[in-house]
Amino acid sequence: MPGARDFGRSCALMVDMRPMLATPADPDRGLPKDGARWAYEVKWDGWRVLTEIHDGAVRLWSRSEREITPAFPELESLASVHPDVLLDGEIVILADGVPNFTALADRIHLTDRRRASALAAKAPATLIAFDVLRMSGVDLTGRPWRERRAALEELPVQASPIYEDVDVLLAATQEQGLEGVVAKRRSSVYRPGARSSDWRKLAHRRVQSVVIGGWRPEVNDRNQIGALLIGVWSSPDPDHPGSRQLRFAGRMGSGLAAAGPQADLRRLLTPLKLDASPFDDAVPRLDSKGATWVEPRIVVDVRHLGRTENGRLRQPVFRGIRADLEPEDVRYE
DNA sequence: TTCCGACAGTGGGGTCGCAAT
DNA sequence: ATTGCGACCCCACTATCGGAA
Repeated sequence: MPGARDFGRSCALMVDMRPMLATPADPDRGLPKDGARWAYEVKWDGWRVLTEIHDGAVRLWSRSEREITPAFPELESLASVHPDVLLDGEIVILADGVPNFTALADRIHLTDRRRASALAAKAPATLIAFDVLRMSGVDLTGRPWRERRAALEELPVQASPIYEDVDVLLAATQEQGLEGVVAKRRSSVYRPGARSSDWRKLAHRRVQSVVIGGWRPEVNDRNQIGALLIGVWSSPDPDHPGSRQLRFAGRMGSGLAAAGPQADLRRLLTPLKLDASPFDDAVPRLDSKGATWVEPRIVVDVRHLGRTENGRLRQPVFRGIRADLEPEDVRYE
């Protein structure tokens, strides 16, 4: 272990500060079912952060190696955890016991200490630690996960709980509205900056049928569909189910690049062209820029991570055209 | 030979700051 | 004063390339 005897400030340079990343699991095959070789934990919906605690000071680093310490003054109390330790973990803001990702958005550009403290008082952030990369000047990244996990459990920090039954954890996280599950091979070393198959993630995604109300071309190729403008019918008046309005639910571009959907969507949407937006609520100009409006007749399936407070779908991904559904059938849930 | 990992470029929701309008 | 744009955070998907298996 070269340099392990050096307990000075230069210890920080011994460890690559980029976090190890998980590979997305194939949704059809799921995660490996082997609690003896794999450990399972909750996939926390927050910001990935490396936390360096050294000589009574705390410093936080984002995934892109940007220092974000000033945005989280409430985490300064971690300074007393250990004289020298580098933790990997997730910063979350809990609302009703569940991480609220959008609550973190306020902190993103934060450099002003007083504003940060005000936000911390209103909605404090929590560090959930799940790995130890350095302790007392010793680089632990070459040690197996189980050894690093044992070191983590010696520390007075909130550690992400470990489970042995993946099916139980998948069911529990789904039921509690948590984002998903991460599986980690117990024998695996920590590879900074690498997207390794020793860590695998599976997010609970919902499938929702939506109606196409318009589309926008790709930025560098006007002949390709870059994004669909999607909507869902809602009934403003429950007493008159016949009265319905098409609510804008955001843009969707991921998953459209394949040739099949491109050709099919073009063929279906071309004869439906409209001069004005078919949505009953106002589509923000940022979204409608360059849009071609169409009659809301075509239904597609979207995989997503839930709805935002604005009624838009989070991380929407195109799944396929639903020729079997009428647009009138499209409702939330 | 095939397959995997790394990379870059497309698309998404959201917030903020700055420069052009 | 308003608007557009890029930089950040979190992503999925596609295409490409080079090296490992």
